[in-house]
Amino acid sequence: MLAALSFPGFAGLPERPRHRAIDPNSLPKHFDAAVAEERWHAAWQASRIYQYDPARPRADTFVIDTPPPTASGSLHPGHVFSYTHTDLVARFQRMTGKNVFYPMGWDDNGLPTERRVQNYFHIRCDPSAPYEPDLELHEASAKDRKEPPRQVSRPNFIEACERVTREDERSFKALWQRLGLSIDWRHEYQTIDPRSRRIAQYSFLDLYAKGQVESRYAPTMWDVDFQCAVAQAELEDRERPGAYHDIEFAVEGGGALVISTTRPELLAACVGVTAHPGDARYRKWFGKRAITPLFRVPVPIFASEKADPEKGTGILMVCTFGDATDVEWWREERLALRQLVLRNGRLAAVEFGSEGYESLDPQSANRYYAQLAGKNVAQAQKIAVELLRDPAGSATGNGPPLRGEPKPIVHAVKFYEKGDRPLEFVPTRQWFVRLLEHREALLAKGAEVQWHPPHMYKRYEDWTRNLNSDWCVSRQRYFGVPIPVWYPLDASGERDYARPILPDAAALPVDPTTDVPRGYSAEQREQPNGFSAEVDIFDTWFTSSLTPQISSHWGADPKRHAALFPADLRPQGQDIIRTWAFYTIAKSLLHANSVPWHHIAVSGFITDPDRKKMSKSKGNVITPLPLLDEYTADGVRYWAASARLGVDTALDEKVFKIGKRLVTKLFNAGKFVLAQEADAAPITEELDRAFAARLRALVLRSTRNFESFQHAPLLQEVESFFWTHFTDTYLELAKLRARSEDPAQAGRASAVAALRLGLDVLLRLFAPFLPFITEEVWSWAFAAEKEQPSVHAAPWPSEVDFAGIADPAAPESFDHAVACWNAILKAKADAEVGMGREVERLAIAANAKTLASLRGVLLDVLAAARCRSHALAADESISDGAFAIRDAVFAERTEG
RNA sequence: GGGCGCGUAGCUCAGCUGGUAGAGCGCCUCGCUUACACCGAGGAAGUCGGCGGUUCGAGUCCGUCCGCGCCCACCA
Repeated sequence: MLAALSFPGFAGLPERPRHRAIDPNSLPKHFDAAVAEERWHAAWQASRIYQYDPARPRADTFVIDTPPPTASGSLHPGHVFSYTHTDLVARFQRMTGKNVFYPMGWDDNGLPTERRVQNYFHIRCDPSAPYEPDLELHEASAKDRKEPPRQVSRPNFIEACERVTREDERSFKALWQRLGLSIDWRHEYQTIDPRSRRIAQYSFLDLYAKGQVESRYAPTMWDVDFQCAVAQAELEDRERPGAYHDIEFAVEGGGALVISTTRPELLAACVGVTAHPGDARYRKWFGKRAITPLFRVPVPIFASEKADPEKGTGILMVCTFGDATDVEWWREERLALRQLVLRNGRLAAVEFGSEGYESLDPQSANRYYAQLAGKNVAQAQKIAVELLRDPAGSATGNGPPLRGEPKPIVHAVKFYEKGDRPLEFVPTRQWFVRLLEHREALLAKGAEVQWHPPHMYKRYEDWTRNLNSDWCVSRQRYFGVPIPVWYPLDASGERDYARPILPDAAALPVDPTTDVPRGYSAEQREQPNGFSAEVDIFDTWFTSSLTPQISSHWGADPKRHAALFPADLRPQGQDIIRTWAFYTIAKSLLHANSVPWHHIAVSGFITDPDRKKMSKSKGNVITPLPLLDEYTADGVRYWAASARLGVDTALDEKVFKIGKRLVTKLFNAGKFVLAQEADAAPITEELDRAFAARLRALVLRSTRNFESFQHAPLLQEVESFFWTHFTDTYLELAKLRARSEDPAQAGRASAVAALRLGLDVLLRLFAPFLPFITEEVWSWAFAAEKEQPSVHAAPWPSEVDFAGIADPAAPESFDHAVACWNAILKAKADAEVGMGREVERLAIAANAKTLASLRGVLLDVLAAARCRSHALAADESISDGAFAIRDAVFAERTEG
């Protein structure tokens, strides 16, 4: 590829340091990105340039806490977008000499994977089923799907999950590699792998020892389809149609009141009635008991500040449990518990007249309730409304308990973000991490982190301030990290929840359903006086909130942990500030009273061209692979890099096109510059020095921008410089001098040196953004010349590159050269002659000051404009820096 | 209802600490000038969302309103 001497006139010169030219004919006419991408990917993997060196000190290290993508999610342009942002920083830091730690993990445990596996194989997990070692699963056919899903054991189910996630991870990895992410693949992990399991369980042991995690039996937000507890962070409000139902209650001792409810199906679960203490309409009833219609249950009437006199009728029924406020009233007023909604979302079979279900007319109550028992909430609501139309059900004798018709409304209802039916509050035993009592510390630690852009901290702050419950970390699922706990069983086989048995840290990871706690034998499992395993698993965030510690091998390798924790940078999406960022900060606070990282860079999300957020649920997601095919990896990265952090960005193919065009331009400019040959000599000519001075200023600004995570303005500036100061101007102005075949041309070597400096520095400035094309051009000459095979291991441009280059004699000479040249081109355009047409003669008019600073660059301007002769005319009426072209005479068009 | 962000040429966006509007794409005109026609030169195009205010001067600061997006809260 290195053609030794392409200019025969120089062949006999003695040995001197030379800028060797390449033979442009040895390069393809057009840049073939697909070939280059494959070649450089292979070269990078074979080299060690992306590898973290544990021997180097912490101060030289830059640690990235890479987001582990949800492996079972589909490839999304948003991935390409935000992961490119991270790679920009990684590549920049590496070029500044940092020892970059850039791992990749896969978040494979959790509900998304389970759902995908259930659908793909058409199976369900039955924890009681025995393991089938030879079970072969295959993708379910349409015919299979007509049958009920196959029940498989928990280990079989987990195997199926692992199989599917392995495949998903392969496609993600292929995408990352295609994009050119400079990941050190030796640090790949899965949140379900043994190391992550160990660290998650180790975290639990540490929290337990510190008294920060405990199990509680309490009403918990519950998804009735997944039959699983849900944390506050996973809630989502959805607008749903509903209706106010006005229902008349009797008051014990005489009187009637009408409550308004959207959940008439919970009437049987009513345990109280409340109104605002200042509400004159109801003040007289406080302390008495109300009698529910249909079921004739007496319930206390009490005053509560939380009741809003403006809403409904101002008085409402408290049920176990209609919503979060019901839970508060139930606790504060020590109301009865009548839990009717079961874990599966159906109403329990209960007997009025029995303990806890007193009724003034049990027989009638049971007759009504019989129609509701076993029904799901939606069905029960319809039936309840009909029952309430029965005058015989009235508690007062005033006719049907339902007063008037239901009044339709639209209201927000809490859903599990991945769920299909509204959440219910169901009393269950769950593990909680204490967070509420650490609110102030969480705010302080969050503020210690530098947020990019800064206003993203506000989201964290709002979330933390509004936190209303501790973190429920137990999940009634299968594919995840087991909670490492057993419970002793007493003589009657009851679990003693107060004295859980924890494993030794050295034994981790454990699966309590198969491992046996110390001091017990396997035969004692589920036996009286034996032990019983916790079957729940952790919330997936419990593990992924430990990604910095997973990478640092916390608890296993103290030296490595000290070197990698806390990390420098957490890149992530704005949608998971309340989960991933929040929980990670919480874990680092509770475990180490530390921040998990010093910086957090929050990317915006991707919208479709109609400005709608691109998301799976909206069905407007496109796969990024065709974009890579069409616009090249560098072109796609260009699009991602041109968006500032935190800014939502439209998927606009025009921007990809610009990126691809830039790649082509770099290819061609590189080809031209490196085809020029000359002695290696200092940069001496005025124009060359003026260009170098401009370039130097660009370098200094670029470094500042990158250090403050401002990659988008940086790219814009470098690109604009490349185009307007390099290819369109300097390169054209210096071209003839650089190509001069006269060995005595003193400026030739200076021009070639400056062109090479320009290309060299610009390649390095572009390298984080466009790793493939920059590496390609770098490889043609600089790799050998600088004995640095990869531009990505080359130093980030700095003052060093400009050492020994004198400042231009006139600070404005570069601008004046360009302005004068453009003025001549404009004269040609006005005369409608081609830009290449020779100029017989012309007069350049400008004020004396401008003409003076043009002097040093005049010959280059005249050569570029193809002027054979010229005159200078001082004209003080022309403003500084402007030129007028007069008396231009153009040569006749010549052939050839 | 609260918070955050945004509203600049047809489109996508840039405009730092206030000083008389910028880029690319698209459009129109011209040009094959041996790095590049995946190019170059030139041109048309904006009352910087509206209204007030501060200032000698505001896209840039303050207030207010309108529109868009996102987050949170509303669940009787």
